[in-house]
Amino acid sequence: MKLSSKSRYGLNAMYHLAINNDCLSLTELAKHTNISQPFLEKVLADLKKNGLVNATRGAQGGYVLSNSPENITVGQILRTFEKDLIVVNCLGKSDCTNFNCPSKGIYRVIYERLNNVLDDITLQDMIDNKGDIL
Amino acid sequence: MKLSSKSRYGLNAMYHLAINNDCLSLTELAKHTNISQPFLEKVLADLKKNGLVNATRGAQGGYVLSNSPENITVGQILRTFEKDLIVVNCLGKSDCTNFNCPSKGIYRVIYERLNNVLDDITLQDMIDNKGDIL
DNA sequence: TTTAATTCAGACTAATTTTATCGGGATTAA
DNA sequence: TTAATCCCGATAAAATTAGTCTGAATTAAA
Repeated sequence: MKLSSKSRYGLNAMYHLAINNDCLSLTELAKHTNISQPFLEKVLADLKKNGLVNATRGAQGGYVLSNSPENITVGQILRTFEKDLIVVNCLGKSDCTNFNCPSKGIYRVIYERLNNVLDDITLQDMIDNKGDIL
Repeated sequence: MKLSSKSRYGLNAMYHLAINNDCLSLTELAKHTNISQPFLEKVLADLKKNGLVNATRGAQGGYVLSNSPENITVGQILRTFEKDLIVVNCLGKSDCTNFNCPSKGIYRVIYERLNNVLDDITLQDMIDNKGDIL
């Protein structure tokens, strides 16, 4: 349950897009974040597909945040890469017939609480580095 | 960031040890949980190494909880198997020199809050299935 | 209209982790 | 002594993660 590289890279990329507050090309972002260009490209593709960044092609193109930093949460970013964020496989499946599945209700509670934590922290919080005072 | 099989199996095993409130052999536990005996054995070895169960060898031996269900948390069980529970790799390492590491403080906050959530739920809560009312 | 700078799409590979299985050794109650 | 156990390490298959590479599509600007 360690964060995958994609998740860390995704947070890193979003963070740099936020503090630059401008359109950045893949090349520029790769320099800022020290991530290899080909891999970062896939990370950005995921972020785009998930609606967190917009891209413009062609010369002078690049990536921008689709929203202001205070309206983008860490949870949104992580769910882009960690599709099954701490969900047990049967959660939400009405066809789970596992008699022994312990306390499905508790799994749901864990799931919701963890997501609440992640959705309570925004990109803007990361910029403000609120961690130092909390 | 989906729970690994080991984590689910571990929770399942702990749950069944709790509701049986008795010493159960590997064979018995495997039947109760529908987990293959050889794999469950490794799960129990991890739980034992982490001090969450006690084992007695020899005939009539088996596994018991090392503590009462209200004193064992979901967090303790999950940390047995997910060593790096949502930690970014640099967290806590004083030698992390990544200049671009965004907002380490926020990572620490996320880490602490997630663990707080998991440590706020006990095995007894799973038995009581509090999920249904929360 | 050409060109250079870009994103986009997908195949491919390598490394790592997860998920197991198996066999035999150590321990202990009966 | 014996049968029932836990304990330990080697091994292997499967899945996932991490990363590369090539080329096509798009677009601003010369």
